[in-house]
Amino acid sequence: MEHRRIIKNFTPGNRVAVFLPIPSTCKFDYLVPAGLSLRVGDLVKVSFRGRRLIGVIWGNAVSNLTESRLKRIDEKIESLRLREDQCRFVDWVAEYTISSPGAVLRMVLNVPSVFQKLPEKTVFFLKNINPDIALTKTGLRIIAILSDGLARSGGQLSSEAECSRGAIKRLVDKGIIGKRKSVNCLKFESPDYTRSGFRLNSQQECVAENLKRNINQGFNVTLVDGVPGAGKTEVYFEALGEALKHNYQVLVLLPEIALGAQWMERFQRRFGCFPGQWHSDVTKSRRRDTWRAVSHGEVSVIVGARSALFLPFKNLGLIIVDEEHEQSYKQEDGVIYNARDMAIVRARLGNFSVILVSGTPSLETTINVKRGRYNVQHLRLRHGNLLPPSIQLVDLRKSPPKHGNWLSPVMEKSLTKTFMAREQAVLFINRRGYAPLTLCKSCGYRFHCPDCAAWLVEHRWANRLQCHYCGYKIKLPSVCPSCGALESLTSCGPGVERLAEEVEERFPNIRYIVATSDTINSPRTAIDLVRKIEDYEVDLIIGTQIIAKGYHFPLITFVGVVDADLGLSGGDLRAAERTYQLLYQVVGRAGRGERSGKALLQTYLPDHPIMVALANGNREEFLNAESVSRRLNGMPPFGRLVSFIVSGRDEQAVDSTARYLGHAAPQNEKIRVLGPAPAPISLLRGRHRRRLLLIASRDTFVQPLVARWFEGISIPNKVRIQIDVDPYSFL
DNA sequence: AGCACGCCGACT
DNA sequence: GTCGGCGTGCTC
Repeated sequence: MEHRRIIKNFTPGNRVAVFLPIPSTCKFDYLVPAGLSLRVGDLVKVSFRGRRLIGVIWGNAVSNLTESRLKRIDEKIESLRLREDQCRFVDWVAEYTISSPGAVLRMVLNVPSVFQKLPEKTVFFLKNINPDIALTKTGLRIIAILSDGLARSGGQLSSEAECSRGAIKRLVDKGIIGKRKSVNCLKFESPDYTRSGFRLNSQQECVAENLKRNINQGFNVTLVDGVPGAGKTEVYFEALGEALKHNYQVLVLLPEIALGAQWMERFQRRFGCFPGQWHSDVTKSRRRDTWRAVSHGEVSVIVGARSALFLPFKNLGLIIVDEEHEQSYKQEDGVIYNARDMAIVRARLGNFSVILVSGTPSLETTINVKRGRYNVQHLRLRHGNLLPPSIQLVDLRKSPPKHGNWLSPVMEKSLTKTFMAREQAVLFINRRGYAPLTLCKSCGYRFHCPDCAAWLVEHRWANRLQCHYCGYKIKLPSVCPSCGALESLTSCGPGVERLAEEVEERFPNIRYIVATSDTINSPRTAIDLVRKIEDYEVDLIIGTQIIAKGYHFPLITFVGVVDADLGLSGGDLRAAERTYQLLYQVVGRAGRGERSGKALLQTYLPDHPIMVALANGNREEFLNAESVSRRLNGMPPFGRLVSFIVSGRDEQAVDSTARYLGHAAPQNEKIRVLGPAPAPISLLRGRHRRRLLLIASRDTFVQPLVARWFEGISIPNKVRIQIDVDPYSFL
């Protein structure tokens, strides 16, 4: 389909709808004043109830108010605007996710002080060199630095020239250096796509060529399906370079961007500079500068978390979604959306390409490939023709660990062998803290969160009990709060800390590091972790899923999964798929360098299809089985789901609202509504939660259906309903 | 969002 | 009698 944009100009006297960043769902009409010509996406200042607000020109007027009741637009903000496809994207996301357009627009515009005048700073520059004036060594150094013609701030200059501020001032007084006010704005370097890339093997070369061919060809989606270590990043860098050659901006979405240090380095090696970044760790002023640079087209590559999708790109021409299957692409509060799916919508509206990248593509994507909606490119060879890791199951029923321990004898033996060979190992257990549950031996009391229906997790190293849902924490008590018994508290189940304890006992001379979101919580700690592993300062990494992400460590040759069954409990729709993906990714950490790798999975369910598929390296088989079971149950991607969480502090009000919604629910041969039922976490942060689930056939437009259902149902003030279209987890 | 209007309880 | 609680409604 051709996407021709209808550019309409609004001229003086026209009425236009202006979108304001307020929770109201309606647009407000204004008159275009004399001397202004406006387009959809222009940012304007308007008076609204005595306040001055920034709004966006959204389209034709929507009200039928008489002209005398309309106000005039005050002014247009020059140089910053949203593209029309961006505006349509906001509307589309709002409609699809059943949330207010205002909330979606806020994701685009809620950048601190982008619309304020940029703060001014004094900068110094080289004015004229007077040969009559003698210069000191320091003076010469300062001049040498400024001789590139660029201005620098006082602080920057004094640190670069290693001089005092006084030395700079003396040169200013002599008239050699000039001083002026300048807006302090971050400048981005341009990636150099003409540099020669990484050496690719013939298969990689072929995939890269295919990806490059799709750039600038309108909307298309390609999945790059490659085993871990096959060089997916290097390959999509070629497509990225091709998009830059066509003068496009490129967006790369990464899950867990805080751990993207290795990625940034690779980018820098390929393109000679760092890309723009967009994630929660970016400072306020850097966000402001990045937002403006994106809008002006002054930064060509942005690497970011899911929220980067809402940046006001001037000429976006490619989105790459790395680790496409990652569930962290799903935004779980506020406007609930899946960044991978919305990236595809963004590309369709903007008429450009998307590249999805994964070693374990999601079932949704796999099915879209089968249906012919997406292209697919395979990378089946590991770099340097390395063999995939050999995966063995450890049947915990036959080979159990000693009482109170978690590592089976087989696991211990493999670890010993790895350490003896002076290689590195990973122990994976997807549980933070010391133990997931603490109870009293004498009275049976269990510690639980006062605000959530969840156990408190023991964090022994921090001497605390902690709720992983709301962050509630207390000091680790020494007596039972219920019966007062001393020394009666016992920890049930393993966490990373407890595993570390066992490792210390069993391998006292081993250097290990624990990697969880508690210890790796900033780019700084992530870089440090990577360095320690690369420099062989540790023999063993004990970690949660944080270590499953696409790192590359040549010395790691063994991966032990302590509890492979952990993700399978709980009635989650995607539990199987997620467990498979996670384990596959973790196991893929083994043997990425010169040495081949080995992985052991401890399980009580060695006959489970997931375990069998992992051990045989047979992904197709697993996907087929999973696909058949989803089809039978009408589950995604063969059916549509919308989940509703009714929540509030007043349990009665929550209950009756949920029940009322259940009664009024549409039911026919294509639509079923299940519930209400208590949500899996029936109490969260002091709010009671009930869940309803709508299951519809794939051809159903669920949004208007939900709108009709909710029409005329009055929801009490204190009860909130969270609507999740295409839910991932049911917590 | 922010602000006005309005309808009920506990104060000088 | 009024001060102030916050539920409701409106803004072009």
